[in-house]
Amino acid sequence: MAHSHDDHQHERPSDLTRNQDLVLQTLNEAEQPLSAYDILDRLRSEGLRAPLQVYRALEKLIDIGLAHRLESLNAFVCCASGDRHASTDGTAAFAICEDCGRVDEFTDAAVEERLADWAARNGFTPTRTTIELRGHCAGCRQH
Amino acid sequence: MAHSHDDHQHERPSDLTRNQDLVLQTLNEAEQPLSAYDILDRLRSEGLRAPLQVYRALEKLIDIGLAHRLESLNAFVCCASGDRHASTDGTAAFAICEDCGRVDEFTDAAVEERLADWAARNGFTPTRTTIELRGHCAGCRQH
DNA sequence: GACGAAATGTTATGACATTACATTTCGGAG
DNA sequence: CTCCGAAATGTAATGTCATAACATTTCGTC
Repeated sequence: MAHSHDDHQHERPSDLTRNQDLVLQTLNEAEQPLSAYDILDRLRSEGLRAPLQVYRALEKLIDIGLAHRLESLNAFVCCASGDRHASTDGTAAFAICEDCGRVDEFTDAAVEERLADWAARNGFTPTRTTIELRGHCAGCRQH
Repeated sequence: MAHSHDDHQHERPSDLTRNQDLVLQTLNEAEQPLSAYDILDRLRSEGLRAPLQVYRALEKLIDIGLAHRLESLNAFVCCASGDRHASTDGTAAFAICEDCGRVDEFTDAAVEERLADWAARNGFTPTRTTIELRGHCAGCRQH
């Protein structure tokens, strides 16, 4: 895999703006994915008032790889590693428990390779890949 | 009133109800994914009036494997094969062109196996899997 | 014909996301 | 330091997607 290291932006969480930082902290403290409105509700005490304030912060956090959007939930989580490189390099996959709400993020090189193969064979240029498993986690396995 | 009801064949799309059949036809005729409201607009001339009529039909069509929901678009497509067995068996993946809107459905046994492996190793029981590639198709590739 | 399951019709509401515009913050070039 | 532009912010209004709740009808089966 030939991945260039052309992005040497050493943006630290400390470069984040106030709103971005508040949103990231909220995601970090949450044990479940949060919708933008969930986040907004938790940040009203900090002065946030409108959905757009949250969406704009989320957009930036996702851009720099500190957060992910879960398409099948319309909700957001922070990146598992806390390291933005982990998510910019590879395609993250998510296992989402429908009982407890827990989300596990993982990557699988073989999966990425097979999808890249299909794309190459079909002349498709992917820009963003979503892989989400909905189901029941080990802890919630039951009846 | 075209209430044509076939005799005693139980395995054909003809067991679909009127609304289900209308929605399926609309998806078949479309060259792009349609939102539920897109579908509704195209079926007002047939008497449909409320979103729920469309959502209920879609739910059934997805259940029996004749249609798919694209999570990253909040939109729907008909199953590529037109054969309900194709989609109930495997996990479909989708390549979605952001320029022309075209969607290619495909499956990859190796991808499914790797995801199943991860699930097995982590005690996760998947019920539904979403794989969507956003990008640019061969026809829309630039320079 | 009676019954229950499924589908339907309709209204209202909830949940998620963006457009548009005015203003402020902040770092770099002159 | 001052000017400038890019980025971020604040706010209101609106647009888009989806479901709850309830009444009614259809249809297969007994």
